[in-house]
Amino acid sequence: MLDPKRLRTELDAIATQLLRRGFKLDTRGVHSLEEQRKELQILTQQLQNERNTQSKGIGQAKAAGEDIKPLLDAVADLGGQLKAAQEKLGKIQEQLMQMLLEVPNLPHQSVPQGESEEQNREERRWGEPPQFDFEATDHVDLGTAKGWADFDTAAKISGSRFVVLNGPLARMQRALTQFMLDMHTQQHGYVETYVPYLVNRASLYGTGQLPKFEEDLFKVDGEPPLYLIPTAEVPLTNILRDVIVDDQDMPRRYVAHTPCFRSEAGSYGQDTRGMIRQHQFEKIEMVQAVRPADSEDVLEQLTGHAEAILQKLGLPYRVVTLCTGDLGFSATKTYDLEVWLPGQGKYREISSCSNFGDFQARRLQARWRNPETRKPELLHTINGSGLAVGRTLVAVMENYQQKDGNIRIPEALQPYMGGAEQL
RNA sequence: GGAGAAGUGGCCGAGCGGCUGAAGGCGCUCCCCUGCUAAGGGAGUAUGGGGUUAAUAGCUCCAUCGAGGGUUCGAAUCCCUCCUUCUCCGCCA
Repeated sequence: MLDPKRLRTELDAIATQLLRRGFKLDTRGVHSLEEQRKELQILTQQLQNERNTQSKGIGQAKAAGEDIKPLLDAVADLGGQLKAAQEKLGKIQEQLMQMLLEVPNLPHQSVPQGESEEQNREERRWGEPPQFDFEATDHVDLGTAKGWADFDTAAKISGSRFVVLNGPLARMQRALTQFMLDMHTQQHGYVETYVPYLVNRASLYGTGQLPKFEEDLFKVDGEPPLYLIPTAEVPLTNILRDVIVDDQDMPRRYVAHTPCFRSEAGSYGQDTRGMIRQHQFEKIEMVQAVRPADSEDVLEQLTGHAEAILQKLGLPYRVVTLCTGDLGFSATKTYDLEVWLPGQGKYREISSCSNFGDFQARRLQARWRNPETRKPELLHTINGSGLAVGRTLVAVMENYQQKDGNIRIPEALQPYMGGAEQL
């Protein structure tokens, strides 16, 4: 959520910045709601003030043994007025809040202008796409040929966009998970965390999935309803909801491995083949809560943590900065890591690392105590995948494939596979 | 699932329908004292919001004692609903 104060005082400047990412802010609507809010809030508070002072007077008069009747008559219709004013104010504030909750974050100045992923800016490449002396196969054919990946059985059990993994491939997914967690906890300073996979609505509001993107989520009926997490970002970031962190406990670094669940509404026909886009997938997520002055540096650092995994696994990739039009709702800046997939002959997203500034923190009321001012201030949140495990599995299969259809195991992963060198 | 108890500031913990935004303690900050350490003395210390303002400075007002309703001129205090935690019983990976 954007700062309501800034929205009030710098409405046009903010609208201009939002236009960069293709969001048209209804400035006239905001302005008129704001005017009404101001008028009603002043009125309401005046009436409350009157009620408070009058009531205090009644209390004192009563204590002094005076006649209260005339005082009671004087406040007779105050209650009705106050109630009416409060109700009106409540409605306006509700409307304002609904509007505010649907306004995306402002893109950082360094984010390139653009409408779609076509305008994303490539920052750097690492590694060379492997050369094969045979025709490269994609992970679906590689996996099904050996019976390691079974999409038909998954379709029977659940439906499309699911997979059953068997034997060595299932084990390699587990190995990748262990490897990534070990890297982040032992080399990068994150605290391994186990979190709920079902979350309440408040948590989803906190990180920005609600109210706008409910159709992307799997909802579990019940009282109250719960939602399957689309990413560990939701539970991890919500650890900090309504918390004031001491300066000495900053920054906070969390890493968790969780399954992620996405309805993939609106992506019909996209990536229907294989494991690229599933309703359920495994992901390692890094979340940091940092001092506001540090967030830009930490985004670079956290992106490096995700890159380190790809480098250790010897997977070629590139880093792109998302353009304004491709930027996620809550992010002010995002780097995507795209891994080379020989089966598709292109780079595909395998990690997304974002700085949210204070956007999530404001929704969450996640704060730290600034030792200089001794006051609580909104902290900044940064997160990134490190990495999407399912897609990493795909990348390893395709980049390490051999002519006979077997798959070599990256050296870094071999200790996690009982020392084996190939599947 | 059944029975009972409880939810107050960073933490612990008092709290009679008005004098309570909230005693007391701990912690923290600043000052004094002390050769160092320990101890001692004094002052300060919730959060969000509105108005005013160049101001995130002052001043002022409002709200908040788990959440939401209600009673009342007035609610931390009374009533209702919900949530959470704890204890006991049942069930269970």
